[in-house]
Amino acid sequence: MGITERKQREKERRRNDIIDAAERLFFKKGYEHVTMDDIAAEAELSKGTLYLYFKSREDLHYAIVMRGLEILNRLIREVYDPNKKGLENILQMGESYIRFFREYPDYFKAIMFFDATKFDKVETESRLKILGNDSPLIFFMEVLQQGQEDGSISPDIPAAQLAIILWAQVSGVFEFIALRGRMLDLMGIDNIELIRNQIKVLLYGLAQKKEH
Amino acid sequence: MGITERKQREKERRRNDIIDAAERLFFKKGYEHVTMDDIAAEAELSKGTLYLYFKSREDLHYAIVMRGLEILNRLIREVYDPNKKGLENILQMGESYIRFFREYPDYFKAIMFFDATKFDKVETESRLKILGNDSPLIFFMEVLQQGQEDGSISPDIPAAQLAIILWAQVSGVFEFIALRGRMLDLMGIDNIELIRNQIKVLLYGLAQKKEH
DNA sequence: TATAAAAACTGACTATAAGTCATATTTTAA
DNA sequence: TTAAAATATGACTTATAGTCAGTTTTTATA
Repeated sequence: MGITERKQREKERRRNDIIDAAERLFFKKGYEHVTMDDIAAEAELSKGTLYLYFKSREDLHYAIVMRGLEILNRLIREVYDPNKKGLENILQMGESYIRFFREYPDYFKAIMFFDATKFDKVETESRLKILGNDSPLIFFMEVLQQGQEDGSISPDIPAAQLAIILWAQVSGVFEFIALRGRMLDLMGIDNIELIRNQIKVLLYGLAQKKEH
Repeated sequence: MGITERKQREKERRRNDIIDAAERLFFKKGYEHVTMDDIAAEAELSKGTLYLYFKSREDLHYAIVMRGLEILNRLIREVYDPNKKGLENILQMGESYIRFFREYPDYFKAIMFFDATKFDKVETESRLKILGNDSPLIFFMEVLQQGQEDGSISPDIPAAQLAIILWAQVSGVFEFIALRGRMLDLMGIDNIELIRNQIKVLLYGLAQKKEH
């Protein structure tokens, strides 16, 4: 008796249809300029129905963030090579991040513009996923740990903290680009060049290496 | 005939009174939970009057951000020592940043929670100040430049880009703390320890230095 | 196949808060 | 003394997120 299963699938599909509709509008018109009524019309459903599937507008936005994080997570994990040293893997992950930024700019913006202060308006279940075992942050931590063990990454700082620092620093630069890209243009600084330079700083730091 | 000047002063004072009122409420109840009517009542003025002095709610929030940036700017500049090397000055500036984070947490949050996507709702004049000559970012740039000239800072990356990278990276970590402090608590990571470790990463990078 | 219960959906309605504007009050200049 | 200018007011307009009583569709049961 597969009726329950079929209904489950249908529910899932409808949920996705709503996310698709929201995504089309958000990506086209920007998060500010899309109302729940717009989304309802685009999804060919009534507004009330949206609230059967999503707790709030933020929850719907967050569903798009989750799609983005899944893509990013996949890109990061698929370049992992257990035969390489930790540092090299981290470098590869940096490349994946850049690729995500270039190839999925809309998802990138969805993640950047999600207002974490409104996390409480997101379904509890979804909230947990971001820190779950398959999150990019956890994977970061594991690879850094390996790097410390194989001697390619400095062991002074606990891997957990290093992972957070890296993640937050990279997010900071991406956010800067997302919000102030116009300013960078005026200064004649190319986005990708800036990101590559950031990776250099991450690896080797600001300090001039002593010659001897 | 000092009437114009007096009126100017009075206007300035009223403007400040409004910012004071908004600040008291924002700092006490959080940005989400304060309405323009609340602020009008706290300032003992009508709501209409607020709009004579501020273009929008965001503009008022931004006025508080400006106060915070001025404090930060002062803290950063007052530790500058022209006799020290660039790298050392950058380190001192890092300490100032930490001090700002500890001593002015409300202003810190005001800056973090200002939504840069809403920059267009801010008075044009105010918008420019943040990139003016006396902004922390410009000062950063100058000190990094000096560090590159005195050989203490790696010359590979143009100072302007280095300044943006540093600024954005540091903001990223502070934002992480502001938004996900709860998560750090759960992981048993102390905020200040995390910031100090970030400074290490900024200076020396992730990579293990080769012994020889 | 008829029917009652459950599930899914609807859209008019409510609540809230930002921003406006015609009017009133206060200050200045002559 | 008074008219013009500057400042202040708060009821009103507008916008939109979220709700809920009622309707339609689907499923289970006799």
